[in-house]
Amino acid sequence: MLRKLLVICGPTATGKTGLGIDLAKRFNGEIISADSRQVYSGMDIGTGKDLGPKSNVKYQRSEMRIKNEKYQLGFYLIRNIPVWLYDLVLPDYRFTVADWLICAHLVIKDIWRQEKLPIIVGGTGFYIKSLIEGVGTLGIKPDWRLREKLKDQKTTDLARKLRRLDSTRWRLMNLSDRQNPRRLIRALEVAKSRQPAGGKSEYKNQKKIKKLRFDRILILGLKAPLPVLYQRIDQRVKARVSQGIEAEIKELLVKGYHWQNSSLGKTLGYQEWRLFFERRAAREEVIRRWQYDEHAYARRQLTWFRKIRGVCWFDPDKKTRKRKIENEIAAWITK
RNA sequence: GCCAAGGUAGCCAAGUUGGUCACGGCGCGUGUCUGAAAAACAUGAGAUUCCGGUUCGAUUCCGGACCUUGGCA
Repeated sequence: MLRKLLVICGPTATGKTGLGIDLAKRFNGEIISADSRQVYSGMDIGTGKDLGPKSNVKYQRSEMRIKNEKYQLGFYLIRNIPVWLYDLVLPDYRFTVADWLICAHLVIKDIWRQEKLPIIVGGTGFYIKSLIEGVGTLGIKPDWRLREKLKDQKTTDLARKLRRLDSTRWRLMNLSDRQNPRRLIRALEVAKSRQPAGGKSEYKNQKKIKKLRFDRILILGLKAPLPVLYQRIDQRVKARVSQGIEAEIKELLVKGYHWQNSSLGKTLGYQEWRLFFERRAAREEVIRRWQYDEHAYARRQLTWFRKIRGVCWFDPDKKTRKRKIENEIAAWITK
């Protein structure tokens, strides 16, 4: 059997998950979320897990295990379709692409084993890229102590350090990245982990993540004109407010997660509420801010997806969409 | 109707004692991406209400029109 992979990408609020589930039903598939925030348990409404009333869906632990048990691998059954890679870790876990990739590989292989079709659904371009193209230095773990140490250094100093330590890497970086502290720190981290006496590109702490081979990949994209997208986003934000985002955040805060020690502080739909909970902004301002942040996020996502070659794009509103997509996939599957 | 304040980009808003047509923020557009990516960066396009006057020169000064806000009637 061919190792096939269906990918559904696109900016937020285009109905990727819904489409994914429709297609999973039609083509005997299972969903794998490629989303850097849906991996956190307890962060449901704000990250857009389509769980419906919480009591209806139960997280089903998987038998699959990864050596050190860092993740709670499992799935939700949504409309009777397994949706994987939600709720892998707690909100204060520092999750990275590599974590996601390890889990994704495991799940994809398991889905293949059942002769089913893995369907990646997600808006995190970097994660999708890591799966399809691979990421070179993925074996080198983050050094959080180093990151903490360099956290407040001036960008120019970081740049100088990198130029001294790894001038090749520096030369390969573009003007934007050379001014980006995060990227500079990561580059330093990689450079420092190079085996002191070692030969060509020998790194310590390196644990290779083997790339998965695919026989066929079909990438579908959902996108609408920006003004339309903004309307959808604004509506969805309001819907999440009425679904009880406020209560969800309150609950997380009670559990001890807060803006600095967890991903609440850097997740859309949560970070904006900080001012509200600190009584420094009104609810309406927070919601407006959230909507704008979400617009900008959608734009950034689009820049990412526009670069991917061979995406079959569809409009989320078109009635004819479903049949066209199904035909596209049917042709691809039997090819 | 009278008095006062004011009219600078889609919104908020600084400023020029008259001189290369103007600070910022939000929004909007575009891009970067090799273990933080819903992160972190880079970058662009937008403006002086209208008419007349003074002046070599007006966004800034004067007059008028129109509009907005507050107060009084």
